[in-house]
Amino acid sequence: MRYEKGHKEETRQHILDIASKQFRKGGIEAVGLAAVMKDAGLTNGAFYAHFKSKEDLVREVLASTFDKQIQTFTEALKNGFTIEDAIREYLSPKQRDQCEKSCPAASLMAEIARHTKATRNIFNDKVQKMLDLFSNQIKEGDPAKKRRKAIAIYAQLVGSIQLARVATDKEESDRILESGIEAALDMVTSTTC
Amino acid sequence: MRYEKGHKEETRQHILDIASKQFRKGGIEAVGLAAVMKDAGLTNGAFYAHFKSKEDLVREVLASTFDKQIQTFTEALKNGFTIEDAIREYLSPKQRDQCEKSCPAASLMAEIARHTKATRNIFNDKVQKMLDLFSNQIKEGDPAKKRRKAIAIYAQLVGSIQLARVATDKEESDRILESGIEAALDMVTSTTC
DNA sequence: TGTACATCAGTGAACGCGCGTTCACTGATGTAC
DNA sequence: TGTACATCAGTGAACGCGCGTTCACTGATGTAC
Repeated sequence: MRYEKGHKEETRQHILDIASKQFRKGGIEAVGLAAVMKDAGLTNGAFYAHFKSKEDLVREVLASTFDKQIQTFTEALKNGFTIEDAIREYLSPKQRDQCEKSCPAASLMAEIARHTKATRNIFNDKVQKMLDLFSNQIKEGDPAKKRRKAIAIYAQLVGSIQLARVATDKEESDRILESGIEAALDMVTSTTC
Repeated sequence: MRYEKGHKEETRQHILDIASKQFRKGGIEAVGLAAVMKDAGLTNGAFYAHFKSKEDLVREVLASTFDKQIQTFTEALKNGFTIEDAIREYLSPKQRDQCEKSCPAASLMAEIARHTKATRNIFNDKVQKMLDLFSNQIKEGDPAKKRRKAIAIYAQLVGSIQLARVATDKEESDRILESGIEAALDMVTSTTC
């Protein structure tokens, strides 16, 4: 073989990583395959040796990016990381300023809502897994209530970071993050209803 | 004159309305000017008699669409409509299913975060006005706290409707809406912190 | 051992297409003399 | 009153460009005999 074993799979993963970052930073529609492949150090044509189409890439990117996020979060929880920590990290200035390294839902959810059902199914499946981790960390309430809290917290995080990213005033943006943290933390601990 | 007085302004408003709906439904990037103009009953070339560029159109669309939303909301508040009503309407199945008629922030915020500062300034300016209306309706807390609540509620609404739109399962989508309503209503009335 | 062929990740030019934008033109009306 | 010109909203073909996708080809290695 011209390349060592596992080389193609490595290349595939590399393309996925590059595409994941570019999509989160620039949006799926706005990012072209030529730009992804160039950044990956390959030419146009090689793309189709790894993926069937751009939509196929999108699905694989969503699955792998969320899987990594879920895995990282799961590991962190084992090491004493709490949901409160997760909220504070999710809505940190660092996450706001580095779209390409942060949650794909925040950057891409509205766009994915316009994609095919197959793509949305993958997205939803991963979000559900994320919500499982969230609701397991919530102490107050019956299981259904915990899940509703988990959903609301997730929506709060996504909505807040989007608002913070669109803000042009640094202080206002910071205030949005803090408002989101405050509200999300309240949801974790509240015993209302 | 070939056309009666005010005709051009009418046409302009018509293009704005069409573009507003198409953008909210399909996203800004994905919607082409040719499609907008065709829907408006005009040809390509006429566009530039009304707008300097697509980005100019985007700004005008954002400003006018938010202005209408703000005006409608202001009028409703005068007639006894409450913030609780607004929350329930914002997260209604009807709003979820009719992107093209609902809040531009929900459909376009993530995309606009990638636009120029000039465009984001317009968006932020209108969001601030919306938040003013929200925070005026909140009873509990000092002014700063009211504003933080208003921001968090808005983020909750936007995040929830996006999540509900991406969901492929109808029941799960409805559950997301209800979770969002519950959380947002809690924020209005809570006295914590 | 040497030679002929198979494999296959990647190359790079080309495809049709739709994009945002430009521009010479149309044609109905208003105005000047 | 008739005629020549100005106005201007809108037409529609064309521009260069980048998109997603296709495909004949390359060239280093492995395999068969």
